[in-house]
Amino acid sequence: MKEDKSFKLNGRIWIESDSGRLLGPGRVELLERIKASGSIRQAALQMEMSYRQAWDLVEDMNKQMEMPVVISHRGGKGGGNAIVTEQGEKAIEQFYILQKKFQKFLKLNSSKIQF
Amino acid sequence: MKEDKSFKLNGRIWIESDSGRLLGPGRVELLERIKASGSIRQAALQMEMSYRQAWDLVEDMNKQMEMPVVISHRGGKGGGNAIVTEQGEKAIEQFYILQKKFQKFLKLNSSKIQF
DNA sequence: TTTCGTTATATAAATAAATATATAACGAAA
DNA sequence: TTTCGTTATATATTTATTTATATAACGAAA
Repeated sequence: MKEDKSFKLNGRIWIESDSGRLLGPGRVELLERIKASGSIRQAALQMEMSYRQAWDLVEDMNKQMEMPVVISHRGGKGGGNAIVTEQGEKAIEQFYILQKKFQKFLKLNSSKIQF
Repeated sequence: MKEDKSFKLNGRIWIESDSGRLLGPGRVELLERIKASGSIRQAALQMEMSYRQAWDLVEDMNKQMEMPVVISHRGGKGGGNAIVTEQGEKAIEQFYILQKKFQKFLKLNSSKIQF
């Protein structure tokens, strides 16, 4: 018996403002890694992206929020550091709630995609 | 009184198989324009994409389906033509149903995104 | 005051993606 | 059998995106 080719629904969500994209899965992961490592550079390394890109993303997020999601310092012990603000943590949490709902949506609607 | 910056949820869905992406908003629009014009080239022009890209997308879709979504002919009256198969029409329809549900999901969850 | 590793920033290089260009194949109709 | 505009395909060019490289600024701690 021939096995039917199977299709599934997939997708991606993000939070945006008038100034563009604010938070998607990638940015959330970046924030979490910054939080865990205390460093933009280390977070970038872990995600195998350039420091430049990570820094740009952080700056873009900070510019869109009234309060920054990450505050960074240079110099001092360790050369510098970056911390995720309470604002940032709230953003991460909010996105996860939405992401979880979206996963449910995908799962629910993936069944019985047939042509 | 200071107006709060407002955020909304946005996103994108697509249907995929093991061989990759099958159908998203762009591909669906392409199929519709092929259906309306009877021509891959005209559809590409309307969407301001290169014929090459449109053709590649059509081929990719056809390869993933057991039955093609578009059948094309070259030569003859008009130089050739392309038609969307019943299979293709079903695919369009299915995607629209999902897309509509997704729009509802986005709207429902966009309210009260606040940090 | 020297060292350290990071932040911040600019610029160059490399890679990827899209577009442009060219050309053969095609077959109905004149 | 000539013409026509499209499909099909390869290759070159352009554009966009990403990464690499370099360097200044920084400030706590030794």
